[in-house]
This record gives sequence, C-alpha cells and structure tokens, in this order.
Amino acid sequence: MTKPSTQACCPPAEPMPPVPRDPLEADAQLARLAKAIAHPARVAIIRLLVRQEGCIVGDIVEELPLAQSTISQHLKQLKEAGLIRGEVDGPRVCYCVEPGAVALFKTLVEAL
Amino acid sequence: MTKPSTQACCPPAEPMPPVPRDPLEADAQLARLAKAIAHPARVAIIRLLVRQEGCIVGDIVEELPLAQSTISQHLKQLKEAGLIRGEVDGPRVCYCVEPGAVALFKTLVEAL
DNA sequence: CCTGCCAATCGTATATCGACGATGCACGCT
DNA sequence: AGCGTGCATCGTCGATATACGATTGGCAGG
Repeated sequence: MTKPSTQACCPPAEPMPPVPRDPLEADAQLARLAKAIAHPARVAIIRLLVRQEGCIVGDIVEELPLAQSTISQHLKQLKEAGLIRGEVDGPRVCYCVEPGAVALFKTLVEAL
Repeated sequence: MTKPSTQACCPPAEPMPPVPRDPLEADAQLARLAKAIAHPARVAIIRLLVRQEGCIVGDIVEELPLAQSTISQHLKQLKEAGLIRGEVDGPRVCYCVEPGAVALFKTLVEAL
C-alpha cells in the first residue's frame, strides 16, 4: 500500500476550538461563519467533506453542477473562513473540514 | 392596564418547526437561514430579540450604530427569512423572534 | 381635520458575490 | 527535458448586498 487512496490528508486536526469572549467579536465571528455557508453549493461541499465522501477537488467538481473554477472559488471562501483546510497531495489537492471551526460554529449558533 | 408596555406582542408563537426531508431542500434552507444571519448587525438584532431587551424598532435603532432605514432593511431580511415576526402596535412596530425558525436553524446546523 | 411621530419604502452609490472561460502554475511521468 | 494533468488565479459580466438621506404612509392626539 504505497498509495492509501484518497484519505491520507489532515488526520487529527485541531485539538479544540477557540471561543471569543467579547460579545461583539462573537457576533462578527458568527456572521463570518454563517456567511461562509450561506450558499447551497458551500453547504453541499461541507457535507461532502464531513461525510468523507471525497476530499479531492476533482470529486467535488464531479458531484456539483458547477464549473471547476467556481468550485475553486467556493473552496477558497470556505478556507478563508477557516472552515476547511487544503493540503497538496502530489498532483492533487486534498480538502477536509476543520473540526474545531465547525464545532465553534455549532456552539455559537446554539448560544443564540 | 390598558397599555401593557412593550412586551405585548407575539406571545405563544408557532408550536413546532417544520423540517425538510429532501437533502437538497435542506441545503437550500440552511443556506437561506445562514445568509439571513450572515451580518453582524442582524446577529445583534436576533440576540436583542431573543433576550427580549427590546422589541420595538426604536429600541433597536438606539442600540446599533446604524441609520433607521438600514435597521429597517435588516429587519426586512430577517422577516423574509422567517426568523422574526413583526406586529403593528399602535404607532410602533413590535418585532420578536420566530422560535420555530431558530430551532430549525439550530437543528440544521447541528446536523452538519 | 390637521399635525405629530414612528417605521417603511424609494432612490442612489459603492462594494461584494457568483458564475464562467481562459490562462497560469506546480507536480509526476515518460 | 518535455509533457500532461489537476487545481488556482485572472478578467469579466450581471446580480445582489450594504449603507445612507429623503420621502411616503399609518396611526394617535389636539
């Protein structure tokens, strides 16, 4: 097994999520995270990555009815929001969720 | 008590939240709700209404550093997303959260 | 009835989003 | 070394978001 297929990326990830204590900061953080998933395509991408059904960009492109460049843009937005991480794995790029960020988002939403 | 002050609006609200079963529909719904709170001002408004610290538009306008017309726009977006409800109370308008919609949002986020 | 006030709406300017095709860049392979 | 593949970035376009001041509309009070 020199090639562990498609799940060799980002295994343990962050240990825990940071939580802002300033209320205004929390509002801004929640708004930022919400904006990141405020599009059906990005929700679908997050779901795909959480379910581990694909981690490679090519798989995502095949799953969604959007152009490759568009997918790349959505991935960029998700990455900038800190919700996902991307690692270069040879000629491909492997994306996976940042569990801490997702947990933080859930916490902030629950605190509404 | 002919004038029960500022909390006479939308008391019992909806009994329960509807939950979409179609995955694509769920994605769209989550994206729509997320977009509604994808702005710090709207997050702040939701928090104000949840904490019942104000229900009248004038109170919200005084709390946030934004013009009255801008607040009104944000309220409109939140209302169109189904997250809040507005009732005319004499010359004023009373807004409050739609608990069912908030619960649905929390459920959808938790299901990520 | 006319005149307040409070909130919604209109009109506008600027910035960002969302989509695509075309191009650029880095990596493996032969 | 050269080539092909896979993803990111650029440039563009229309649509939408965000903010404000100005105006309109509805509801009590004089």
